Order: sequence, then structure tokens, then C-alpha cells
Amino acid sequence: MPELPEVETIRRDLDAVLLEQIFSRVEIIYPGPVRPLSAEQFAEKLAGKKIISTGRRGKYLLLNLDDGSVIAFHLRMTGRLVFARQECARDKHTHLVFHFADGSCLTFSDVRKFGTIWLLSTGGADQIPGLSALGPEPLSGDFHFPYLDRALEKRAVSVKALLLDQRVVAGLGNIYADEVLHRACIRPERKARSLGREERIVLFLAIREVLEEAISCRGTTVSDYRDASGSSGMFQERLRVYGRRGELCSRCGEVICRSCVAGRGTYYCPRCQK
DNA sequence: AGCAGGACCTGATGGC
DNA sequence: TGCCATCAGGTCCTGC
Repeated sequence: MPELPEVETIRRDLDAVLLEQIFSRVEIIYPGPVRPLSAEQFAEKLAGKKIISTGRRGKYLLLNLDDGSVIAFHLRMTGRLVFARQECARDKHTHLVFHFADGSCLTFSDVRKFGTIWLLSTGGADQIPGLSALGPEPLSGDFHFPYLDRALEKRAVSVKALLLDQRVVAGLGNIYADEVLHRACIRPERKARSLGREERIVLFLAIREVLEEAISCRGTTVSDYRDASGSSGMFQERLRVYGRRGELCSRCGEVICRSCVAGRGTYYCPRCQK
């Protein structure tokens, strides 16, 4: 599942190859992901436009174009963006192929067809409810301890549900929420408001540490995620709890459990996560 | 308002 | 072997 570290990895890869690229043609195999225009209009509008910079907000990947418009991608669970210098590999799940003037191309594929692509006019981020409502970037200065401290206050939801709420902090998904809570020694089902001050501080630090480490490992590949050149990430080797039911906790040796919190499969250590 | 749960989608997996 | 049910999860939507 592409979460913040995976999207950031793709963004960095694409930044190295897409700047100054000019769209020559957009090939539409399946128009479902395109919003708000029809896929045909989307393709027409892009022709001749140049990519001037890349960006990311939470799990949204952004390509900024020379006329001020922006292409926003959300890969959801199984979306992929893969760049190729010449002929792009494609399969039955390839929905769009962006062709550039120099002969290179970018394919968008998505097994589950949940991924979405928007073309936004200048200042059009508010056309996407989820994007305009995003909370602070966890690795930016906007995300600081007093902010998280306030966000946890009075909230009756589980701390895991709070971490998954993109309005609170942008970019955490199921895998990193579990990893953050393990690092912070906090049970996922604990109510957010029940955390003591020390726990809140540790949680704040854990969010940044886990995300930074995962970015440095180029993300986590559990099954579907690939970077912009089609390669797997490496952070799956460093996961402490996610997907490790029945294995032993690396910190205390207890058997890792799986339960359901916030409607999601949730992995935790029943001994050292309090 | 805040919160919980279902819908969306398809491939992998497991039971019989 | 084949068929069917279940599960995976990010976001949006509905309803309590």
C-alpha cells in the first residue's frame, strides 16, 4: 500500500526523470481513474504541457505543469506509476500511458481500480476534498508536539484510528500506523485521549522516526508496491509487527498478535505495547 | 459533532 | 480440480 514513504520514493524517482518533459500523447486504456474531466478531455488538455516540478501532500503525488495546472495522483492500495526511457511494459492492469516528446513514457496501472488521477486548474486543490482537508506533513515543521498533543485531546477514537485520519496527520496508512505504535510501545486500541504525556511525546517522535527510516529504505513492499522503476522497497525487512502474527517481538520476545482496530487488520505485541 | 461501519475493486487464499 | 467465500485496505458516504 503506498503510504507516505512509498509516494515520496516515487516522487523523488520521478523528479529525476520528469522535469522539463513535455506530454506528447496520453493513451487511455481504461478511463475510470480520471477526474473531473472525461479521459478524452484530460488527454487533450495535457498535450503540449510541460512538467516543471513534482510535489507530494500526504499520499497524493503532484506533477506541476507550466500553465499552473496540476496532475494529482492517488494510488490507494495497488496503484503504480512506472517510468521507462523507451517502451513501457504494460499488462492487463495498465490503465493509462503518458507519452513524452523525447520518447519516454509513464504508465499508470492499478489492479483494484481504486487509484485516481485529477487534473486541477490553478489553485484547484480544493477540488479534491481529501487533499484540501489534509493535516500537516509529519516531517515538516507544521507537525510539532503541541499540535499532536492537542489533536489527541478529548478524542474518544482509538489512537490507531487517529493516526489513520488524514485530517490529523497526512500520510500514515495501516502499515506505518502499526509500526509507529509498536515503536512507541502503545496498544493500537487505546483511546487517543487516554495517552499520558510521556506516551504522547514518544508517539510524536516515533511517527517521524519510522517515516524517515522507511523513506531511507525506499518504502515497504508487502505485495503490490513498486517504485517508479518497478523495483520493490526494502523496509519490509525492518517491519517489527506488521504482517508478523505468530513471530516473536524483536524487543521483548513475546508472540505478536493480530486483531481488528479501526476496521483494519492490526498487529501488535501484547507484552511491550501497553 | 464525533464516531462506526459499509461500499468500492480484484487477486490470493483456504475450505470443502 | 473446481467452486465459493473471505480477506486485503484508503477514502468517501451514510446513519446513528
